[in-house]
Amino acid sequence: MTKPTKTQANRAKTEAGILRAAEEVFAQKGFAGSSMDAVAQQAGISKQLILYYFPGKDKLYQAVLENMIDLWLEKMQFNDDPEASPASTIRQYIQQKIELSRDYPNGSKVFAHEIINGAPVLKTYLIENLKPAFERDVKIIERWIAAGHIRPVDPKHLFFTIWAATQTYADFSTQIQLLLGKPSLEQDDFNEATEFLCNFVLSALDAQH
Amino acid sequence: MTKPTKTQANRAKTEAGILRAAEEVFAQKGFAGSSMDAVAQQAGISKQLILYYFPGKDKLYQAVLENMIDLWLEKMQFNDDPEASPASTIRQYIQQKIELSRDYPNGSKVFAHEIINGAPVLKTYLIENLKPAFERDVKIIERWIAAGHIRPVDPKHLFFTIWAATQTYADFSTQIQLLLGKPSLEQDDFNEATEFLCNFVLSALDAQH
DNA sequence: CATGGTTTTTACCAAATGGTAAAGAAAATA
DNA sequence: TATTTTCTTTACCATTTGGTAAAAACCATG
Repeated sequence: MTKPTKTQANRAKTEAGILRAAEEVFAQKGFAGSSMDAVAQQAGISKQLILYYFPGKDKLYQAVLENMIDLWLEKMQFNDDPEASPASTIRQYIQQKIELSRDYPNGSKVFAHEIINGAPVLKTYLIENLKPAFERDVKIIERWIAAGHIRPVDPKHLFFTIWAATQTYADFSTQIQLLLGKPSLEQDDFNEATEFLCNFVLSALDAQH
Repeated sequence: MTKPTKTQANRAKTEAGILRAAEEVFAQKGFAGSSMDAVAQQAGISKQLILYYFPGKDKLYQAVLENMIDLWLEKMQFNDDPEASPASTIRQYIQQKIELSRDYPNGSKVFAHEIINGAPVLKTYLIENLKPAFERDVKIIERWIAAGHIRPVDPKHLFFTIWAATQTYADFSTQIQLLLGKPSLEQDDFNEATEFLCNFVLSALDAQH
């Protein structure tokens, strides 16, 4: 090995800390509204150290996005099990999407900012990666409909609705907390959300069986 | 009258122009990410003129919020017609919410930014105005359920889902456009969305009749 | 411990930011 | 027309911003 292990580990830890801090800050204010100093303060280090690891605010932002985008887009796609029934496929899908909102709320908010902003960084990536998967999954649903397994609905809008409904527990958690009168969303709330959404969607599709 | 009409009218027009420009800019970048210069450029006037009409960035932002919040919160509540059936009440509700996304996408995005950011400005207002209305509407749905008019679901999460699903056509329009392969969302798209969502929700609630 | 590389801090800097002050233009009133 | 009030622009200014340069501290190895 050319480089000492201890140093490498430290480097990785610092980088991870910066990325976590950056995600937190970008989640709240978006790219334009976040300052390198704010990220530095959140990470407990100096701004210049961030620039040592990530040569520029753009690069830091891209690193944050890259750090989450694969996991993110993966969870926006059906699990590829042709044996599974529509009901269990959708149920698992919703469940995983809610888990994502629960476990990575900051990632969700960074993504939301990026999209609201017109996806200046992710646009190409979304066209090349999300769109084909989306079209594939739309076809799967169309096949279910053709086979009479679920009620006929517009598959595209079905996805838009499921995405919106699941991500709202991350992006709009403030509003939900306010209305539920809770200082934060707990496991119970996510369980309730999952149960509601699964039953709701499966009822709408008449796919419980 | 102490002030001349012509001047008043001009003043109102300038103010409205500033508010429209500010809404556009805040919609894209949020409060922290927007500069007074950007708003000025969007409005085609000088930054100092904005400061003449709105003495500070905070005040401008608050004015933008105040300009939309009443209409906004109104559309988040059921129309108060005790005669109407659950089906028609919900159908009208969804339709109006989609119309709001279509007609005021910038307002929707400003609202989204504010909530993602933790509702620093609107928090009190939401607690005092949205929350009571929310709880009232939750009770209405509970009554429908008790009367056997709709399937039993958690009314709170039902609202969260409907809000998310309708607002996504404003906030996440970029993503939807990308996936639909369209440069912008047209009337047809909103019609499709409305039809899908009405049928979807009413099917889930078994409330078509 | 001395050397060479890596990591972190300290000093800066030019541009952008929110905001003030004052001057100039336009309009209303006397 | 003269004067007062309202509107708009032009000059500035202190602070914050993203970023560079270089010095200092740290660390593994000869």
